[in-house]
Amino acid sequence: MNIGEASKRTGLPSKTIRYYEEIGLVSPVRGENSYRHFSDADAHKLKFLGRARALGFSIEDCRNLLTLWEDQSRASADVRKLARSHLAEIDQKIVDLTAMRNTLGALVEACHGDERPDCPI
Amino acid sequence: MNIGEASKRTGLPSKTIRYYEEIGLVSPVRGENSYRHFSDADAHKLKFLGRARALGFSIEDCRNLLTLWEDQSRASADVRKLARSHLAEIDQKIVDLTAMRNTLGALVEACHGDERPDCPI
DNA sequence: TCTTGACCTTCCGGTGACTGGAACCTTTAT
DNA sequence: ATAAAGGTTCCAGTCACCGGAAGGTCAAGA
Repeated sequence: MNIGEASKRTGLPSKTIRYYEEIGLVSPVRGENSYRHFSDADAHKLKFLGRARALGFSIEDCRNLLTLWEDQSRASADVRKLARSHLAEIDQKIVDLTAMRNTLGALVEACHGDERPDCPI
Repeated sequence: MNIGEASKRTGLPSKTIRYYEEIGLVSPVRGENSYRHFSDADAHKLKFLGRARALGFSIEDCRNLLTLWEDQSRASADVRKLARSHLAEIDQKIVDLTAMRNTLGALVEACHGDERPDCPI
């Protein structure tokens, strides 16, 4: 698919996709016309990038995670160590999000939509 | 407390804290010496900012959420609408993170740390 | 008291991750 | 054939910081 279609499928702006190519996160092949051609695997990677970035992972984190996924001939021990640290990071994020969810949820519950300005914190 | 202490307590670099003051996210008072003085409430806000930013919320999201918390004389209906949309956003993030957690967890499980290079995806 | 070192201040320039726009080429539809 | 839509590169700008310079402030020790 061309960049427009890739953009549509992944939700990422074309600009961002071009940037991700520039810094080596994806490597779409080029056609005769010099148009980028994205495989389904490319689209998958881009979608992952979109989600991971929205969750606050750094570009380098993303690069690592993608490599983790792709690298077929890897040293298991190292991979595991890296993966574990990412897992811990993810778990912490989930904890934090859950806490936020609860606090915000309580706020929504407490201020039940009427016009009284006496909602508790 | 001074900025150094605030930095230590919140985990945010002093530079970042000064920047957050510049864009109006916190408003520490100034002493005679022109030093910033942070209250516990300020520190709390900063800590929240740190966590929320790490979870991929935009500065504007953070500004909204902080206002949500602080604004005593608010129009409940509007607040609720905003809070709800944030809740939805948070829930989506949790879903995404959980999915990532599962995938990455599976990878760690599968490649159980020995040197065999035959780990499945 | 004086000094030393840690901490604070502002200011200025740079970086990473995009974003917008100009200028131009290619494909598709009418 | 022409127009619209979508692609390309390149260059400049923005946002959210970060690093460093130049200098003021404060607590501790000789």
